[in-house]
Amino acid sequence: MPELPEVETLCRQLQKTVAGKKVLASEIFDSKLAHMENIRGRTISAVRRRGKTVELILSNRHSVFIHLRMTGRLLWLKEGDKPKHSRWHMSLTEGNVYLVDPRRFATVKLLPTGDSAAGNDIMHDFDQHAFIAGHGRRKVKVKNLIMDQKAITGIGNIYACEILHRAGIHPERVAAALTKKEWEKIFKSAKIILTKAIEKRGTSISDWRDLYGCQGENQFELRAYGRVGEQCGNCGGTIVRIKQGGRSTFYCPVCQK
DNA sequence: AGAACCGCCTGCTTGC
DNA sequence: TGCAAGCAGGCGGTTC
Repeated sequence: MPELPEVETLCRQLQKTVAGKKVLASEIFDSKLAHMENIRGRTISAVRRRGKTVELILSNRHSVFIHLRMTGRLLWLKEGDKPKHSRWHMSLTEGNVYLVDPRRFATVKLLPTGDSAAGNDIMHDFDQHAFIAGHGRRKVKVKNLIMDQKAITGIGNIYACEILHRAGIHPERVAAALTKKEWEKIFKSAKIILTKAIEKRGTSISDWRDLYGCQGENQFELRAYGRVGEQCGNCGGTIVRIKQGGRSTFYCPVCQK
């Protein structure tokens, strides 16, 4: 599922491939997206990431905000047939961008540029002190908190597990019980894990593919997520899996305190 | 108010 | 083999 590294990968590729190009046609294939305006005739001036959202900045002070949710993908095709599960499509001067999404959770919106709140992005403008002041006394479990997009943007289930594993923090700890040092460890781990995942162009555990349909390589870097029953690379303990709020959490009960 | 839970969706895996 | 149930989970909305 696309989290920060996957969306960052897409945005960088889109910036190279579609920025400066004119939209010749746009087309909706799914009635759930019927509200989406036709952006024919607009030019994409730039592409940037907002948390897990792709923002295509148009030349008319509006942006297309694409959120891929679980199974959404953006695919660049020079020619050929519409891929299966296509839900929306843009035709550009040298090719096409398809929004492909089997489970139909993805959203596409046209809003004035700058309307979507920025901030709290661990890779850009994250304010540790503000985070601790604002959330450090909450009673939520730390894993749920770092996946809360209002607190920090970009972290989903896979990277939350990896970050806490690297930081040596038990996912069921309550936020209020963490020390400042432990928070700093989490933020530092988050930067390392996410930077690496961007370098590896994302985690292709199930259906993640980049703009050109290629798999990422970060699945080979995972040390906790999906590794139940395997040995922990830090301490030799055994990775276990629990449920937190309906989601699977993977961690090492020996070295995550 | 803050935390937990539900529903949206469909393809794939598991079990009988 | 075939069918049904279970599972995956981000996020907005609802409930506790």
